[in-house]
Amino acid sequence: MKIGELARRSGLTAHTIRYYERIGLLPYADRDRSSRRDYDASILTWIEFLGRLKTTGMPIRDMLLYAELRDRGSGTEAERRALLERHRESVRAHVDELNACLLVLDTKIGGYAETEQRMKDYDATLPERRRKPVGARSTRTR
Amino acid sequence: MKIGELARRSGLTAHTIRYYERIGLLPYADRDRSSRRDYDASILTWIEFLGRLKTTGMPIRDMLLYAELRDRGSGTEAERRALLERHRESVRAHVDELNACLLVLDTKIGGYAETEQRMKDYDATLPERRRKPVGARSTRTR
DNA sequence: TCTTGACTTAGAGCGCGCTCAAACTCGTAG
DNA sequence: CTACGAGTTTGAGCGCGCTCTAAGTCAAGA
Repeated sequence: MKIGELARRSGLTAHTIRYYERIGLLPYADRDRSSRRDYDASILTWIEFLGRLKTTGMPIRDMLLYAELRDRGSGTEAERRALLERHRESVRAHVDELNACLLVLDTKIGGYAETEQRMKDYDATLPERRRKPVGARSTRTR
Repeated sequence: MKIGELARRSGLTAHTIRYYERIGLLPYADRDRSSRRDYDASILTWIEFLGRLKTTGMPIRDMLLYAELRDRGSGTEAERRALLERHRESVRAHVDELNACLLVLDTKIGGYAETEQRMKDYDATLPERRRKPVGARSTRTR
């Protein structure tokens, strides 16, 4: 698979794929005889996983650390696991924080809802003027 | 309250507070006769709210939009509410995404746990060599 | 043969959100 | 009186994660 297809299939741009390779987040890809990158479909699994780390806010430098451990292969499992576990905890903490913020947001939005309700209540006390357009006996009442 | 104290109480740095004022996220603060910012405690509420927006990933440009609506005062409530509701939805979506990633992370970590378990099982089949240090009859057994 | 377009490289540039530096002014304690 | 510490301004610089440019190579189709 060429870089263009990988881009399409991974959701990254070709630019980003090259950038990731440059910094070591993706392995140095095999090239065909005209120096073009030729990918195996298995790279998609790795990119997808990197995407999850990214989504969950892991900085690239930590992904790099993980990638390096992975490259070093067996004997690094405990360290990789520890890294992921630390990350998992930070994600959990962040989710909790977000949920707390959501509550505040709900309250705030509720406040605006009340304001709007008060406005409606107030509107409801207004004289006919505001209701005029609704008018009965209009020739356009269907 | 001077900027130093506000910094301490808000968790922002004085630099950041000035920066926020410069870009319009914080109102132009009253100055004392020697041009120093003098804050009312009420600013803390606003800073805290901005913090929640920030925590939940709202870009500064959107906070600015909200801040401007707020400055314009009444008549902008519906728009402010809509802005917060849109944001709330995006936060909820993000939380869902994070939770999905957490599941993947759990699986991945579980994979490492199994590897380690297999290693332990393997270790358990090893001859005494590995158990030696536990040895009874040691002179140092208290 | 010529053109097209997908690819290559090294390196510059960008948007974001700060963060800091330089040079200055004050008010107060010793 | 002087030294200190906390403040002021404008503007430059930084770390992150891309994103794009320029100039070139190559293979396949008209």
